[in-house]
Amino acid sequence: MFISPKHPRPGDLQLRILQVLWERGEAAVGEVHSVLAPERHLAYTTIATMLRKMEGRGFVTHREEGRSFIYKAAVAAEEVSRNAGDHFVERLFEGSLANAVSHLLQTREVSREELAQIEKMVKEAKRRAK
Amino acid sequence: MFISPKHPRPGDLQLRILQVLWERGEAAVGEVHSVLAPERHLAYTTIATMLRKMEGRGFVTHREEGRSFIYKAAVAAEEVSRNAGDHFVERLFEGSLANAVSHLLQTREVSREELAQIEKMVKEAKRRAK
DNA sequence: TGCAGTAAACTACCGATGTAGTATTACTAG
DNA sequence: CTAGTAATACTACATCGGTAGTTTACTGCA
Repeated sequence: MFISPKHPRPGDLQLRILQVLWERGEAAVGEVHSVLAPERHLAYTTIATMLRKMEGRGFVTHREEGRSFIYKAAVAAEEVSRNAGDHFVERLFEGSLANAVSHLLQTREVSREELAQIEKMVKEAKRRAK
Repeated sequence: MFISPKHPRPGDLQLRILQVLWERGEAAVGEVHSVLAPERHLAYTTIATMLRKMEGRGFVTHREEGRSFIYKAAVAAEEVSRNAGDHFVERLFEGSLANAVSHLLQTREVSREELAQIEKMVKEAKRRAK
């Protein structure tokens, strides 16, 4: 029985691992390791351990292919980022998306293209909410 | 020597405590506790311990007033939420604010008022970025 | 003077994340 | 068939956030 947690909130490394799995669909430990090796100088065993722990938490599942374990994400990228977004907006801005966006816009450099993109999105959301 | 960390990232409870301190300027342990008691059923000692740990991390400072410790936030609300925002956008959306906002808009219910507010903010940001 | 209450210090514990060394297993080449 | 290698399993440990019990110290009242 694969119980994926109701509110998956992986840590930083766990998220990076999940991102690799989302990208490729599935991957062996060594694959994940070689993708992550350049950015973090982690041991192979660290990745293996993390994956095993993540399986315990229901973040991933594995199947065996010969001697190798092929891991696959068991939670959707959507779900994880939605939870993270909820958590972010909730805990810092009392649930007000407007405040959150406002803060993001004010504290970061935003390119004109990004602003245009966001504008378009707001329009679309408006249409959708009609 | 008050070393406030370069990138303060308090946990959930720590953030709530900071929010209380930001609100009131400063507060004794008992005050923080009574504010937080309704929402979390935490022991007084938990708050005291947290505050002591937070002082170790440079999140708060204290002065003694008679027998009481009066705590004060040592990091700005701005700074904390900026860091949280950066981290959020960075780790989930590869640094793309547009993607982050897009995701937030799509996965949450947004009221018309909020949309209008956001629109205004985008316009202002545009003007500012001119 | 002594006792009660309160504040804080100290200590301990749990679970999660992150890290890696060591042991085991099993495939593979000679 | 045996030694080496590659993969996983097991184990351990550090840190951090969160939680709270126990102890100590001080204040104020009876």
